[in-house]
Amino acid sequence: MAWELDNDRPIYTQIVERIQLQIVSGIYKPGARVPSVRELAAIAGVNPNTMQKAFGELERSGLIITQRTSGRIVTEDSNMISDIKKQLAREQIELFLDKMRELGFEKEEIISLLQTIN
Amino acid sequence: MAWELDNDRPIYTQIVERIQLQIVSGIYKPGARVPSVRELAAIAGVNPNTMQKAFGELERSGLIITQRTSGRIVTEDSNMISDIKKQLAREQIELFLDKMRELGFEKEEIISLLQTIN
Amino acid sequence: MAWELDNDRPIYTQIVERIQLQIVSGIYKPGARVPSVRELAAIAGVNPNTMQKAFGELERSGLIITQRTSGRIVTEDSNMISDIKKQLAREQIELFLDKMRELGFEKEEIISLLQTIN
Amino acid sequence: MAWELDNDRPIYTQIVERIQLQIVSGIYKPGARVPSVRELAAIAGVNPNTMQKAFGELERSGLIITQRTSGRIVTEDSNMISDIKKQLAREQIELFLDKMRELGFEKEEIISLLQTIN
DNA sequence: GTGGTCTAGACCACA
DNA sequence: GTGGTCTAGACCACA
Repeated sequence: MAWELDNDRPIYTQIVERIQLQIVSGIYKPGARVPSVRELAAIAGVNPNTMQKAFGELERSGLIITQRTSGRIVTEDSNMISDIKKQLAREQIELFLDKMRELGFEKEEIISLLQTIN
Repeated sequence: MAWELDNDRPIYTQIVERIQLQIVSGIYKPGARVPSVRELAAIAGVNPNTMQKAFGELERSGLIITQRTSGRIVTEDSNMISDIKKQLAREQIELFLDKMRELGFEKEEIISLLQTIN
Repeated sequence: MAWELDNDRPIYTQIVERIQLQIVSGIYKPGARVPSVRELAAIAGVNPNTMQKAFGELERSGLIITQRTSGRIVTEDSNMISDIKKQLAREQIELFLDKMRELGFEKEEIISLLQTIN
Repeated sequence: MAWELDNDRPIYTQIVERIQLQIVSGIYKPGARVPSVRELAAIAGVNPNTMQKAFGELERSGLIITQRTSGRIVTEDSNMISDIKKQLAREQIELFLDKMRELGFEKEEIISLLQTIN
């Protein structure tokens, strides 16, 4: 299977997140055409229906626009894209801060650690 | 079951991490006595052998010291504790930075985001 | 195709309704000459026989009068026209009331809603 | 087939509308349990997946709430229900007014007709 | 070819 | 039993 998918969460959810990530990180540009459901299903190694369901989610959120018979494109609303990017970042940050606090670090320490590492 | 354990990784590994966390975060103080294997096994809802194996790991790393007849205590070497704490922190930080970079953020942005959030 | 026709009901029926509508709404005035069957068939994109059949219906109801050599005209009996108009309105109203009652509205509510909307 | 469904529009859409109607018209009360997906699928004579999809829509709109293993209930938010009821009414009214205006009626006439009929 | 819908049927987690 | 997910495969409208 081309895409690494785990069995803990629904496959379509993982696909949604993956494509979301590709959009917010600029791999799929605003307005760019997205491969067809069947194509992506073949690449990911999942059933076309599962890919379809993932796209349904992406469309409901507005990130992807369906063009009836000519496929789908990424939204051209770059504000929306950057909002979602911020939202995803916020989630990562909260998760990270929680774990670090569990380890016994205060926010200031965390920031100074970040500045020294890497 | 008292402790939340998943089935993806060995249970004893998860227990090791959990106790490690309790030590580095100061829930178990340096030199403090640790509950017996049987007691902890009962609390965690695992087989005493599994808990035993976890303690073997913790002893090998030096975090836990066995005292012949009087049970086990947390090491009094607080440098070791703080080293492990730093090590665990470093792992979290790397994971976090990887995810944020995948989202398309540079380190400077990440730090300034951290400062504004929470 | 110039006229929007669906495949669920006979085409000639749909044409009858359409021309009826044009007459009662005053697009074709009483006494006015109606385009020829062939002309209308071409415009509507249907077979002249189908249009012919539609006109048969309209004549039987008296809305359209054939004048031997000079084509067809809309009846000059404006009472008949207004009766048919009322009949069509009544049908629409019943359909509407049924749907609104299905939604759980009483007639009084419906009327006051109509007065506030639009 | 128990439920009258036409082939012009997606079956799941028709099911959504039907259940919506049953909720806003008070056949399914706020907080009441809704039959299971399988049960309703059997009653309606459709595939359980189709019914599932319809419920997905109803849940996204908030009308139906899923309770993990014990089925689904109608929302207890009666304001939401009445909002949707108003919305559905508004749609019916607009459709009706359009048709009546096509017939050549003004709003005042329509209202007085409504008052005399039925 | 492309998206969309639907069926039949399997399997899973949860309680 | 209940909701949820997934696959395999068919068929449709649109252009």
